[in-house]
Amino acid sequence: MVSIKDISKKAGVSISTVSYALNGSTKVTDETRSRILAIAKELNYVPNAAARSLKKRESRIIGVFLTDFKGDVYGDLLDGMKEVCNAQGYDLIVCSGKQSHRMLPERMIDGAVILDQEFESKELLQYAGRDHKIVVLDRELDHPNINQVLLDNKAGATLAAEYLIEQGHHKVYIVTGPEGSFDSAQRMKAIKMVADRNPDVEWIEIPGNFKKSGGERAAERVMEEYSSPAAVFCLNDEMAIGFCNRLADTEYSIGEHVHLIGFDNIELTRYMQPRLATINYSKRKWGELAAEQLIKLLSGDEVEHERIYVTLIQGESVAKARMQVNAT
Amino acid sequence: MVSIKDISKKAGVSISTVSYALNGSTKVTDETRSRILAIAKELNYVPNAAARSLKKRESRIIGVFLTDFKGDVYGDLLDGMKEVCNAQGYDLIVCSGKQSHRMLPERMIDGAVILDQEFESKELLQYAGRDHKIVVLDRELDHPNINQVLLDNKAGATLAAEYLIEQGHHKVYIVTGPEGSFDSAQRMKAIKMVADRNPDVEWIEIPGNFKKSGGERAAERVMEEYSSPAAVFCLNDEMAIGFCNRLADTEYSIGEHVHLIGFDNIELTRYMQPRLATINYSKRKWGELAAEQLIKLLSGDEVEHERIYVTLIQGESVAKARMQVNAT
DNA sequence: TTGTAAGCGTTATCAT
DNA sequence: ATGATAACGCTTACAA
Repeated sequence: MVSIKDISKKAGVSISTVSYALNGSTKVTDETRSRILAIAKELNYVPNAAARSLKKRESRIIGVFLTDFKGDVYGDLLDGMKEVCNAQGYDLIVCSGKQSHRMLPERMIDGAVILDQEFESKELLQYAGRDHKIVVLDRELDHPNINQVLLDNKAGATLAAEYLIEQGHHKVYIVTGPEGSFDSAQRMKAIKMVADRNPDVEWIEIPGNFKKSGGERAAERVMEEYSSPAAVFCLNDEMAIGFCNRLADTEYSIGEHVHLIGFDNIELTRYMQPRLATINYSKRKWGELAAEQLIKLLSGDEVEHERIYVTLIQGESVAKARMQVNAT
Repeated sequence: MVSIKDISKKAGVSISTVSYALNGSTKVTDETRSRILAIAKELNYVPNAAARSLKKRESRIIGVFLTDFKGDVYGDLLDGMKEVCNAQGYDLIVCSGKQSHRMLPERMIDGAVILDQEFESKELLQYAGRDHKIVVLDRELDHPNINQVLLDNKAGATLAAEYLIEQGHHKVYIVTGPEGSFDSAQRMKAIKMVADRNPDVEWIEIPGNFKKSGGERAAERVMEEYSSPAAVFCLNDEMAIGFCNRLADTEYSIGEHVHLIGFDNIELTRYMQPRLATINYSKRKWGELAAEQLIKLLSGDEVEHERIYVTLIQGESVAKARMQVNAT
């Protein structure tokens, strides 16, 4: 490994001069600077990140923590984050799993963005308490070192629920997320408000898990109880896909016997037959905003919590309620 | 930030004793160890990664470089890598974009796995020359510090091409990857061999890009030239999806006018109507193997290049060729 | 068993 | 404009 020491020797100057030259300080002659730069290049000098981090007490790296590396939601979100980070001279790294949590307290990264239910709030508050900067995308957490950039879950769930009602449906199944999910809880809260305003509609809650398997199980239950067309609001698209999937080889069809709406507008939904109705939001903007907020925190700026707005996407998976259609 | 110095003060011992105690050395009394451990816990001590890396000249972090964070192929692959890394005491981070390349030469990571055509071979060879360890998944590169874990592209392309022929097709379009893609070139080579053995079949190459847009454009061309049923081999699934998509609102249908096969068996294909025929391989195993090989390299072990085997997945997107069917 | 001290590669203060 | 030097937090020979 070639260090500034090697350069200083070859150039016949002190290491501090080398450091100044390399960092573009004005304290050094143009002539010596260019000589040093030439030697650095010749020796293939690359600064050592550990040494620099140790001294400067920052790494210029931001970490984002995900539950796993699957999941269709993340692509645009991460690209958005990366773009903002890079523009501000930060690098972005993606981590997953409990093992990698240490990156934050060990100061391998300057700050963290959290989109991982399994990363416990208690732990996050602990880190925040030790002055680590954090942006959470999946919970409410109150601490000066923590900023929230949350989806407008309530607006989304309200849009979806009211859409089903407008289409004339009177029996609505709700397939929830896993226990402890903030997003699920928020969406449920909004649905309950809609339900209160629409007592003539029958609302049935089915516990889910935000994965395909949850949608599949929900489909089985809905088919078992089937008597007439019903609406189903899967609280995320992935479960809606599982739902469709389970229904595919039965005599029941989406948009006819079962009217289905999801949440997230993940890419896959565009390729479903029929097109899944769902709730949309800009994943890229979500990522961009998260990165911006974190960088502001790191710079010591004041930050307010942010909200990501949502819209309804109509699809043929939800049709107007008509006369009863029996499964054939 | 609390350091071993703070602990040593509070415990009334030297910093080296603290270090030994913290690292479980036998050179220290059980009594002092437990006393030190207690104090460390009390003070919320967390070792500083930069300092440790600087001293030990390793970070115990492995980086994987992807073209972007989208892409359905990566989920299982990354999970496989993570599992192996964690089991061996390494952490995995995911990076994307030219900016983050520096992580390798700056020694923020101990080694790299490359799945990014845009990461130039020249640059990789340079790093390898400076003793950095690398595993490539997307090219052939000969250097003692570089190991290859490649798909068996030739077997896959041969399986697909021969499958189309077996089904009685006599006109086969090939939609390629972008220029410079190793995978695409390998697959084409194998197809040319099959073509040579089957001169009665008409083979037509359409330049693609491994993205949906490439498949869409290919679909337009195929429809323009349409006279009778034809087979299409998209050299990856994503283009096949684009192809289907473009055909969806026309009178042409997959499995009837156009017989389509892809490559990769990404999750989305399972939800297509009709089910896409494709080439399958274990993405998880690919990731596991890549991580294993890199860790071996880092340990100074000898490593041979590895190959990931593939299988054919049949789907209704390819049917037997029958009498001519005209688009209606 | 514990302490002293050197050193990892930087940055940055203070002299010169 | 340049150099000597301390410091960042840790590991590890070597000394006691």
